[in-house]
Amino acid sequence: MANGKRAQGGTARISERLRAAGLRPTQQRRLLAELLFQHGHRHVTAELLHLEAKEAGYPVSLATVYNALHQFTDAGLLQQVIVEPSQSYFDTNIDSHQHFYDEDEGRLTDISAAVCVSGLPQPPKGTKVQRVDVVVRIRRS
Amino acid sequence: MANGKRAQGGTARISERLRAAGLRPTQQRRLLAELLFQHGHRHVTAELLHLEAKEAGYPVSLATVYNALHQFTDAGLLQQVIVEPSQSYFDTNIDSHQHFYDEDEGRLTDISAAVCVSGLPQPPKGTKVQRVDVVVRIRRS
DNA sequence: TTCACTGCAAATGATTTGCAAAGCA
DNA sequence: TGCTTTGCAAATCATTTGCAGTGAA
Repeated sequence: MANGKRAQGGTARISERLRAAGLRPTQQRRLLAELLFQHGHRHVTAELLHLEAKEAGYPVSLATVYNALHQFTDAGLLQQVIVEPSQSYFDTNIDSHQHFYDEDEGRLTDISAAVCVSGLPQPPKGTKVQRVDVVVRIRRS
Repeated sequence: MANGKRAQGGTARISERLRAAGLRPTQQRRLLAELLFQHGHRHVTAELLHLEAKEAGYPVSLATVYNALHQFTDAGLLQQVIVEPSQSYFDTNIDSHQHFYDEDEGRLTDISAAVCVSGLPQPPKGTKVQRVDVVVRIRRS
């Protein structure tokens, strides 16, 4: 259903974006990029994206989904969010931001407010800060 | 809590601590608790603890290590820290605190400074905050 | 004695990889 | 065309589980 019509020029734009990131715009990468980037920011697992591709009538193999997610991440198009020891989430919002994580439902949500972390000490010598992750774990009690 | 006559009567104290947490002080739980709690705060993986037990001349099975770690966590003696999608870390410091995570070496370090997170919005209705995790990812660039 | 706990090995679930076939430049 | 990428299935890796034997109370 998300096929072709939705946003004209979409496919060309997606291809361009992939190419700009140094990735050859193959069919499956285009499809996955479309699912990921055409509808606002998203948080997906490999399994979910795989399912969506299947439902979109264009099945790709799970292995390809994993490969693409990592390639997109390495290319700076995605950010990996680590909240569960057993599953990886990928976030299309690559700006610095924080998350709510619903432990009961396994759902990840962006925190849109400007969160400020103060009082952080200097990192150990010889190292530099790569990223500061803030995860607010919530429960439906 | 870790105060008092720290080193003496270690085994008896460990047994008591386990019992107080509702866990029967079996041989292997005592050993693991000793490795975990007798030498200041620690961050361990199941594999590391398993190795230490073996080196201590008292091998326990990996499955038992996993079971014990989770039982300790459920009993409130440990806290699980999630920084890698592929491996679980357990922290003997159960107070609210933050971590440095060295992505190159896979090493976890407590941040002792008083870190303050401000600007967090209310959690979605129907949920309550369980915990706020802050992980400062560092790299030896 | 009883029942929770342990150990092993097999099961699981997410992720990865090897290699032949297919697609992009 | 040549070199990348895909797809499948088998391989891995950390972790969990089933079940018979062991040990704490």
